[in-house]
Amino acid sequence: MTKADPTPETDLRAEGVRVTRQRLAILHVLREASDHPRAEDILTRARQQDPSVSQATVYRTLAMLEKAGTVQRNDFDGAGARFELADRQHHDHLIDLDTGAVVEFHSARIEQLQAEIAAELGYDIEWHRLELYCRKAP
Amino acid sequence: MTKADPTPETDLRAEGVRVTRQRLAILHVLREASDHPRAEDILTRARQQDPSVSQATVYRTLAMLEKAGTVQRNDFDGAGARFELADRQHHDHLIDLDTGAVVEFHSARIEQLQAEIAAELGYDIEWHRLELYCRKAP
DNA sequence: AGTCAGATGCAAATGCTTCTCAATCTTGAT
DNA sequence: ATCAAGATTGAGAAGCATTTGCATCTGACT
Repeated sequence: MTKADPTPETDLRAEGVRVTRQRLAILHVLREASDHPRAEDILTRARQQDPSVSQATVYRTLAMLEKAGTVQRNDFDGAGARFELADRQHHDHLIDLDTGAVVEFHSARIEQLQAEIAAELGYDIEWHRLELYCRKAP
Repeated sequence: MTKADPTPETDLRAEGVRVTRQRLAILHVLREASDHPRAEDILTRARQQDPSVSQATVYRTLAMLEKAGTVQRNDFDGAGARFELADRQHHDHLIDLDTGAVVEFHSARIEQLQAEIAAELGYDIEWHRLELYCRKAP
């Protein structure tokens, strides 16, 4: 029989790679995460589900998923990348400088302006990154 | 007598730090640079003016200048930071994915939209980063 | 000139990420 | 179910860019 599962391992099969315990654990962590965990956090959480997961595998899997477009890598603060699933609609980030919290937002108007600017310079945007580093307004 | 010099060592004096040969060389490199050099490039170029400059000093000086707001650090590709003087007007970057070239641009409208978005979320923008990763339009 | 905290060079040390390789699984076929 | 073959993994070594410890210089003020 076939699981009516929405995505967990379906993602992997779609990639044409093997469905391993470790990869499922990592994918699970990413699905559960509401924050933007670092590789280290992902390792810790994945090990709760499968203690055998190693650091190397976390990095290998994240790299694989990133290349596949399933995961997005962010370099907010320069002290280690932070990851998130890229399944939802594209969005940008607002980073709270005091708490490190990350708020997602999206602005069609900004995206449009970006495209116009690139076009004027003779370019097509492949992807972009917009990050607002903020503090709570008084 | 006092030099009528515009900025080279004036910058340093303003910081209240010592004016050293090495710092002047690094500052000179940054002034001359039209690209966005990496620490390694800065070291190489600075050594043309003063062979005694060391890697450690380049990093230390860049960190100091960054903290002072004189230099801006960019992490475009994740493979090493790229630096530029922060004296001119604020601008964002368009990175050519094929050549690595960096084009600077500025959009008051985008900045305004950013501020509005942050405000709606209850934040004040401390600084932001907007990078467009592009390829030449056909 | 003399003094001394700040600055530098060198090399060792970090911290994150990637790679090496033998051992172990997943998968498609039997 | 069982197998073979190749993909995948764990552990640790290796890489890189960047930082740091420390003994030695040197800029700046007296």
